Amino acid sequence: MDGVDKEKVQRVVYEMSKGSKYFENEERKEAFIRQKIEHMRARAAKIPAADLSHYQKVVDKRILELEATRELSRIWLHVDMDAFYAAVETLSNPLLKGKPMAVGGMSMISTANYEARKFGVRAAMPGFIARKLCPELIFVPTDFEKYTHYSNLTRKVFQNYDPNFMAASLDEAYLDITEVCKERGISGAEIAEELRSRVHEETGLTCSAGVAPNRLLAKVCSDINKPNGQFVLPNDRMAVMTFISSLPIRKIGGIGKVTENILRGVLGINTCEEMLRKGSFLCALFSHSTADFFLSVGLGLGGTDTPEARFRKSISSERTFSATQDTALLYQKLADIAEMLSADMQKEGLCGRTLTLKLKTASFEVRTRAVTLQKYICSSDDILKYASRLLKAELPISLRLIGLRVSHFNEDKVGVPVDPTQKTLTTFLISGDASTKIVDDQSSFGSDLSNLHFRNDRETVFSVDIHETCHYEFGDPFKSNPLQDVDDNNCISSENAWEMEQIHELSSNKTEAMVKTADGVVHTLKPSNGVLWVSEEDSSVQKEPEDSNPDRLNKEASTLGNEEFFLSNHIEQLYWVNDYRCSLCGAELPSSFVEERQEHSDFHLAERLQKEESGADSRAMMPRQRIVPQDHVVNQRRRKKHKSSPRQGRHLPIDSFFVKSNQNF
DNA sequence: GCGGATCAC
DNA sequence: TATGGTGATCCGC
Repeated sequence: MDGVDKEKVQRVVYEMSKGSKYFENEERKEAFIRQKIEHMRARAAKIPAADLSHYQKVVDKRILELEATRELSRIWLHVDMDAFYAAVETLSNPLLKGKPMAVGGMSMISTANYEARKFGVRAAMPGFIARKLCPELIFVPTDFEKYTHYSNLTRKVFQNYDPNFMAASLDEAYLDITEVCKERGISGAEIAEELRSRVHEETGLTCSAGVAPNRLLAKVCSDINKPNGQFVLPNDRMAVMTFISSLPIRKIGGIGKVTENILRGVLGINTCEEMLRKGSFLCALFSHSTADFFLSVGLGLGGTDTPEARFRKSISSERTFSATQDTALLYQKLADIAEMLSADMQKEGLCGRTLTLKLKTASFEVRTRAVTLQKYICSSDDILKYASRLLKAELPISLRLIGLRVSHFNEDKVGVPVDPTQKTLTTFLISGDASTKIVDDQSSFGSDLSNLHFRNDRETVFSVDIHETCHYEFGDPFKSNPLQDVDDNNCISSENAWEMEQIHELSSNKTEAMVKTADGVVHTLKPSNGVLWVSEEDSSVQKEPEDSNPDRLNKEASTLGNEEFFLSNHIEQLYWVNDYRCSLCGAELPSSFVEERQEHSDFHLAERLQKEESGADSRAMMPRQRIVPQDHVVNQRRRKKHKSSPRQGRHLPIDSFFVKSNQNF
């Protein structure tokens, strides 16, 4: 930015940071990266010429392949609100206008207005340094409800241009404006102008836009004339290549500080074009997928597909506090986090079987410790129980942060959210009314990526066809079959009566099939709404030792049994004969050997999974299998590794309707 | 599957 | 006085 004395800013930041634990850790990290760069440089220097020429051939071929996927027929627009949180705060308090202001607190700033930026104040800068740079700086605490409200207003505008627009965060979105350009016979630039002024009319906020043939480029473009400006990159291969040739790699989404340093330090790469020139080295030094990504960046490709709906894969909660090594205090913090996480999970109707403990030591070193359980958990008691074991192994330790994350969800869409406001989304989706409040809890700076998708995902249980009217779904309705979610949903969350009623209802269904499993237990299968459910008719299956503990035999006990029962295939179900002998291999482990039993059952689980994977698809016979007409989409789960996912054969002649050329080229 | 790391916002 | 929280992904075991 103009008028910023970068040197002075750097000096202040250094003076304020120097000697702190944070700073020391940063130095350690930097030293480590320097070492890594040195190592890679040595490797690069030792690559035999023969290998390099081989890699060059590979690269040439790959570039041709990538080039063939170039898509110039779509027009993408990336909208980015200008200093969003700060702008919203100014809107609600006009006295702030014209004054340097930052949203956040003394320890961290999430964004600053343009007046503050002139002083070098930036997002992700600690407040006390910002205040040093700009003593007049006004601090305003974050208010996500407010930002969400304004975000929804902007999204209502976006919707008029692309009903399937992709919200990237509260203040950013990607729109495919190909159709609207065609229909109205106007250019992307004109659409961008109009959209921006409509956003301003609706919200009083300004935004910047980038128009380009793909999302990767559109994102870069929206940054060029910020704030309150736009930049259009025409759908012309030459224009793209010219644009890319001088573009610093750091501008590309996905290339951060470290990658930039590595590419520059090892191969002297500064611009995207140099990615192509050093292609053979990239292939030699990086993994296939990373090299592929770099090459496509060099070609200016990325983000022309219409991605599948995205599903949340984890949920977490973490807190920073003043560093302590007081074990009792640490356990208390852990309990608090477990409580918060559990509450969030229940709001979202989620259960998961992998629990990850995150620790940040007083010296800023980050550690994670994870455990994958056989059962799905969501109660704070369960979370705390396993989290405590993980923490215990790290003691004694001095910590400044504790976090917990749960992943490996059971994708249990049976769980209706406990929070009744959640239902408004269903209403919203069906009515298509974007003015309805969508995001009801917004408690982070930037975790809202596709918030909506997560919600949609969960809600689909109630109305399996709402994806037709779901404006925020990322993808093709045929690819994102919501029923698929039910696929692995054998964990019946115990948390509310509604679910139990559903289970009960299913149990009374007339058409049912009996299945006798290897352990001799008979279960009934009951189809309902085209989905086959398993119900437990016989509870002779032993619960996990922990759950035989009287402490656990509360309201959850009966269904916790279900969870474990459901989650494994009935065939080969492990239980402890007479509470000491493994039903599968005869190994003997008394119930007090809790950890050993867990390990043991993990072993059998792994064994079984291996068998499942290698063997013919015997799953078709198993009760877990969902039986619905839409089965052909079950495979939706595979994920692409990178950004470019071109559609073969859809390559169209350049510039079919894009007439406006950009004078900058 | 785990743990460390990077990245985005 | 003081350097965040949430989520995704990748790599190398």
